Amino acid sequence: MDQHRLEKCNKLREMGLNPYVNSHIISSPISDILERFSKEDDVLPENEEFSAAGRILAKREFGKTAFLTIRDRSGIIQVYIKKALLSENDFEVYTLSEVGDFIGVQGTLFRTKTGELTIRAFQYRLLTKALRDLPEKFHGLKDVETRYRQRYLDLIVNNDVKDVFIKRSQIIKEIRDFFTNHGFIEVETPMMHSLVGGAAAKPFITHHNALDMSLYLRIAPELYLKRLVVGGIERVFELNRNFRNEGVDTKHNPEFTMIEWYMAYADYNILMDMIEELVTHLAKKINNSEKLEYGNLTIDLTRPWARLTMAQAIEKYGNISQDEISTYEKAKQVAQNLKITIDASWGQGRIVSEIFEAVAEEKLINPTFIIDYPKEISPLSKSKEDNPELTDRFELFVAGMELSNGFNELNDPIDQKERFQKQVDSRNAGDEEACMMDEDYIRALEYGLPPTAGAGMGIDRLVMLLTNKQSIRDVLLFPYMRNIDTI
RNA sequence: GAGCCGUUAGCUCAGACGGUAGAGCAAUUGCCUUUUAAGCAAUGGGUCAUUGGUUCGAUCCCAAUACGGCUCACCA
Repeated sequence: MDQHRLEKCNKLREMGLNPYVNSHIISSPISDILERFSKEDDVLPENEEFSAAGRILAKREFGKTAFLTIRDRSGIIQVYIKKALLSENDFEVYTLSEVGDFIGVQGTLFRTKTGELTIRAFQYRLLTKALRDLPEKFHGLKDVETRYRQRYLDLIVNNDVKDVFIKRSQIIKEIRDFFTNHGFIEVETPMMHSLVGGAAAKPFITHHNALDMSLYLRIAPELYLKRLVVGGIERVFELNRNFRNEGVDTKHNPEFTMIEWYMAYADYNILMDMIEELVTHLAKKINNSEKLEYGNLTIDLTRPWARLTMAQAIEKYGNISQDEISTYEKAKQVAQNLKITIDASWGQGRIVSEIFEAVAEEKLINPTFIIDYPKEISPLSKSKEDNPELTDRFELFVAGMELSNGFNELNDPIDQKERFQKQVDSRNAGDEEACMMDEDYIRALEYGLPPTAGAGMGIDRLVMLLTNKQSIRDVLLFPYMRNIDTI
């Protein structure tokens, strides 16, 4: 807290004024005034008074006059203060207000000699006193730690930050509209699970006191959403948070937002088509282009997008033939040549996927669907009819980043139970990311899940792409930060 | 979890063979009736992240810690 501000605050109180007024209703935002008189030769009404309220961003004083810049949610306008035009009391209040405070003014309009539309204040009210100085007006707030920890300051001072979050809001609205228009129902399923499932990740663990039981923050909503398809909600989506107890970096935050959707009587090819349609629609809506500038990359979203099997991608980007990874021993040899550390529990499928990640993933700049994932790493996907070791599954990569994952849903309860059992075995062998046996989910499948395809898409990463941000922290209002003791 | 780098005034940044620091903006006080990074003058403001060590003396060298950034690992 700044002493000089506190003193001014106290002076206002001594004058009998509340530095934190209970109410100040404003009928129209600043943008209304700006739009009504947008042209320099618009005639300004001499006797009509206009009101505006906002935070003082700048103050330029000249003895008995001053110019203030104030901002509300809609825009910025200049206010002209002249001692002779205000009551003695209002001018005194003006002298006690400073950059950062919220004020309300009323007065007539005029243009300065540079043509700037300005309110000539006849009434001046201080609405909220700020007790801390704002960061510097010209350089703004650059320190990334402060920007993330005190996002409110970042938003006050750095204008483009708000734009990112406005875009994020638009993107999410468009996604909801897209699925709703395709006949999908939005639902909310539990965030606290008694079993870990639906993805491979370490969970956060919490405890329910009254019931004296451990609960896990969900790592994915998948198994609940498919129960809903069993129940007849054949097109369903959830757009909400997942929690994974993993590392933090520019592409990972412990809590992140995903959309998952499930569609009966569709298959993974249809989902890939939907994703192409959705993402190109978003790019046009948000950026008015099917080309994205992302860092020093240009990403071309023009349809159709490339679709490669995992083996084809390894061949194309790693120059490793499909024969070279066709058996466990051969694949192991290739992986060793690539200096991949192989765990004894891995089968051929896992090794091949590691090879893919090593040689191809980061090279997938334009959107590319990788299909035919190994069954070994796809415990919830349907096997391919012509090759039971592979699954009807895709992942979408853009700018070297995994954006989406989808597949034909395994709906054979007997097969699913066997795959869960394998997960349980891995878990007992020490794999903290393996799923648990979910007997109720098996029971649901026993009642019958129609042929269904489902997918998930990372909303934060999608927003990163569409707003040209290289760190997930720049698209999260309050990214995860370590606790600090002192303020 | 590992490696490298960083942490100096409210903000943005300088700086010092090791002899306890400076600018601009912000603030305070003057002057100023059309400025817009307003101007001019003066003033105040710092445990140089924290804790140890080396030294006559450390903000500077060394170590540890905290927090952050980048890279790596982890993230089917």
